[in-house]
Amino acid sequence: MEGQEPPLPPPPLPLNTTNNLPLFDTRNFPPLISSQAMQDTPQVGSADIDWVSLLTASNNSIFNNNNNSANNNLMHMSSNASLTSMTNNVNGGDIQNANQIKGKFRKGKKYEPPRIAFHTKSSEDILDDGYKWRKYGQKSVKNSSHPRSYYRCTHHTCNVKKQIQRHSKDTSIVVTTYEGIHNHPCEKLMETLSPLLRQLQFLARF
DNA sequence: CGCGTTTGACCCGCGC
DNA sequence: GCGCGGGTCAAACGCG
Repeated sequence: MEGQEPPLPPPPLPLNTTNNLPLFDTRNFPPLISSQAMQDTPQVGSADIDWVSLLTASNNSIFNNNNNSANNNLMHMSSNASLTSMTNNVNGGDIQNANQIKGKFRKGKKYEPPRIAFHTKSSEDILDDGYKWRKYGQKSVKNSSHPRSYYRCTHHTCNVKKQIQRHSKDTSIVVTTYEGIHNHPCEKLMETLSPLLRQLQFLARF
């Protein structure tokens, strides 16, 4: 399959046709606030996010910890060409439009699947993003006292991976790098959405 | 017993 | 070619 771009997955969520946004209550999202440690990298505000790309690019960490103030989670998204180097030194990178989240071919190289990274201020290393992951490796990283963990999506047809490690400069920040696109819906998300969808279907009859 | 984690070994790309 | 660092594999192990 080398040299051939994988087919795009079906959209995972019903969309509001007027603004192309997924149908859910954004008030439950964790706050998108900058922190001192993040000041050296650009911040993505909620208004800047292309939710469609975001969701299909497996970034459902946005749904995690529903306002879990105890965790004091702050989220910061990076999706960019410099992600490769970013995952090496975990120093952040340039923010680009989320529409640019897609894999690419490099001359003479293998296809590089889309990658996207989150900075999340949390005491927890493992953040619940709604998908089920299996750890397949852990490595110590140069210039970092914290190891990097490697996870794969447990869905049998899904090839999405993620890496988790602490920020080298601010260890209160967890850097989660997603690689690839889920080809199945997020079970936890669908579980959350289905009552709402049923209610909408019911209301739509009137 | 099935599933997930741990961890050392192995592989591969890159720079020198 | 060699060494280094990152990524993956897979056997052993633990847990429910």
